[in-house]
Amino acid sequence: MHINNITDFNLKYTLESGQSFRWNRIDNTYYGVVEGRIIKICQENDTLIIDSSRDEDEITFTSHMSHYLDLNKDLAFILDVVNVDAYIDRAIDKFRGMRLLNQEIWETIASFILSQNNNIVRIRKIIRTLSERFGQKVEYDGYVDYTFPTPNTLANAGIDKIFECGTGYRASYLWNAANNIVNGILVLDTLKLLDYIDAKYELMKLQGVGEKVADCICLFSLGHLAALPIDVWIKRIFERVYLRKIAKTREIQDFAKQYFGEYVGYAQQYLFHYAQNQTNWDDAEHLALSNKKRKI
DNA sequence: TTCCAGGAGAGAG
DNA sequence: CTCTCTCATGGA
Repeated sequence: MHINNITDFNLKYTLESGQSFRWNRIDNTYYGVVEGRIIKICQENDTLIIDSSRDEDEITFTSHMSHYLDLNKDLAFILDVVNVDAYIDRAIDKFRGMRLLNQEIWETIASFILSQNNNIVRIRKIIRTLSERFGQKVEYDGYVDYTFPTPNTLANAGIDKIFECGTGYRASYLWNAANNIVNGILVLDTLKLLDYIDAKYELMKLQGVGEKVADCICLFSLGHLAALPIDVWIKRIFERVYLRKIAKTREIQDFAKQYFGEYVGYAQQYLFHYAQNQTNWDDAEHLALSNKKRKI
């Protein structure tokens, strides 16, 4: 299947931006598991070539993948809204085309429970191990992977078996989350209908889910673009570049929301990735003061 | 050896 | 409410 004439989309930036842990690149082609089947994606300029290990209706498949990759949104407009100073302008210029995925809710909840106090390489490894042990094997085009285990499977597996996959102390958090879904304490279909704030606080009822993880789930799965996950990097950016002082999470949230607006989640994604290559903080401060559109 | 990784919970004050 | 300490694990 082909999606032609795509604009403002970069597959590499989108799939390698720390929001999904399930994609593997072989040459210029990405393989991953989405909703139980292997998806193979390759970008050639303004065309996406997408294949599935499953035989599926082309129109439905195209629609599904467009939603997953967030292609239905007007990214140029969103980036224009958040592009309020010379600093984020550079971030946007460098990573233009990076989009926020709309990932499966349960896998996203589980993945970001596992992400706390952890690094991306290890998170990927743990998720791979969990899937190998408790998921189902899927294969396509010589690529082998495993579906992400269902809440029911993990609930039945027990904490010890989850722990054996290398989750560390997060095993009980994951097991509890699985049980809450199996027991109907957390209803995923209902969660999807809630607005950002309600969804965030519903998620925070889970053990091991605080503000940051809840915001990741809201942003990378539920499409709430006002969500702002504050990790060490985002905190550092706002303290050093924008606020110029040590600040609490609440203070950063309030400032960022009024400064970048309703699409602050997109702003965050670009700043996060730009900052990781950014070493000159003095220069960053200077650029941030060059407001293009607003005065704070 | 110590520190850190897309943090959160428990306990003390 | 805020501050601190701790929680597995592996790579730097």
